[in-house]
Amino acid sequence: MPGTVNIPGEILAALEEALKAAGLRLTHQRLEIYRELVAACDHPSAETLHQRLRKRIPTLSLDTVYRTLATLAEQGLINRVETLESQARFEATSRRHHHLICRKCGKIADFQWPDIDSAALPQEISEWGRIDLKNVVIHGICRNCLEGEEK
Amino acid sequence: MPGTVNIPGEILAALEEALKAAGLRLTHQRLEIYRELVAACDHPSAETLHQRLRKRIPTLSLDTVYRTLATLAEQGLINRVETLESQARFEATSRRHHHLICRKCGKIADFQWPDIDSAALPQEISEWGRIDLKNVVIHGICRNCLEGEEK
DNA sequence: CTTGATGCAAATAGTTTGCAGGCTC
DNA sequence: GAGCCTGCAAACTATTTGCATCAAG
Repeated sequence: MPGTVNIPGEILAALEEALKAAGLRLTHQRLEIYRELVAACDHPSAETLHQRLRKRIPTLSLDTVYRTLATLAEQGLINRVETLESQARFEATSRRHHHLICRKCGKIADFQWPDIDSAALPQEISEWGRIDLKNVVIHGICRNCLEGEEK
Repeated sequence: MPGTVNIPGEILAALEEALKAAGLRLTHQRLEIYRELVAACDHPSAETLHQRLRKRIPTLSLDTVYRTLATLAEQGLINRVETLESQARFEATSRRHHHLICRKCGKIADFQWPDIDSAALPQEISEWGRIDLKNVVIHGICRNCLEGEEK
């Protein structure tokens, strides 16, 4: 099917179900934005996503991308990724993972770290409140940028 | 000394030294902004910091706060904190710690987790590039906000 | 059909920048 | 005194919002 990103059917089903449960409509735009984000592995910004989608859907507006990302995030279907940049970046929700961020080129990579996922938190934290999510963010310089430095 | 935040002398010495080493001037504004941030324990935004400082220094402009924060961050004296908010937040650089973020009120708390600081990273990461910093961010709801929910 | 979703354009929020005068070294 | 720093105002970037129209259910 040219002009459309191919992703597993059960993921689309999850979108449909989540939207329906929330009383929201499954529109062409929402479907394609979600598809694109599921297929992307580089944690794109709204702007980047918009540029990619425009090739397929020339009439898609940037503000719809923003609105849709907000909606999908509310439903827990996607996540906003914390970075030090001014642009927000997004990823489709998937299995537990953490982030490697290159402080030179800004690329974000995922990695698994089961030891941490199962590690017990320090005692003091239980007093703070309810914990929902534990995320590790590693900053450094990726191999590609290191080569460019050539000090 | 009323009208000024009191912080340890050696910390101010570090500021002076770092600025001098970088060929930068120690101005009244830089000194007070740094002082305020060292004394703050709530990871304030530029805006918040500006409001606090204005009580003591009515002529201080917001853009100087922004410029100074950028300068101090370049020198490694302070850090930008990663959040999901649109406003950037800052903290004075201190001993290794991690963050607890309340997704309801946005408050950020620090905590220590030595086990993680010394834990070995998964193998795969060494291939990615050079690691500089390993940060844990925990999202949840703080005790205070939990009480407010009263479900 | 009915109402929520979209596209357009204009408004905001947060942050950055150019310039002229002021203050540190 | 020389040049970096500051304050002011204006520019910018990322994101949000109002409104008329469109399309999903």
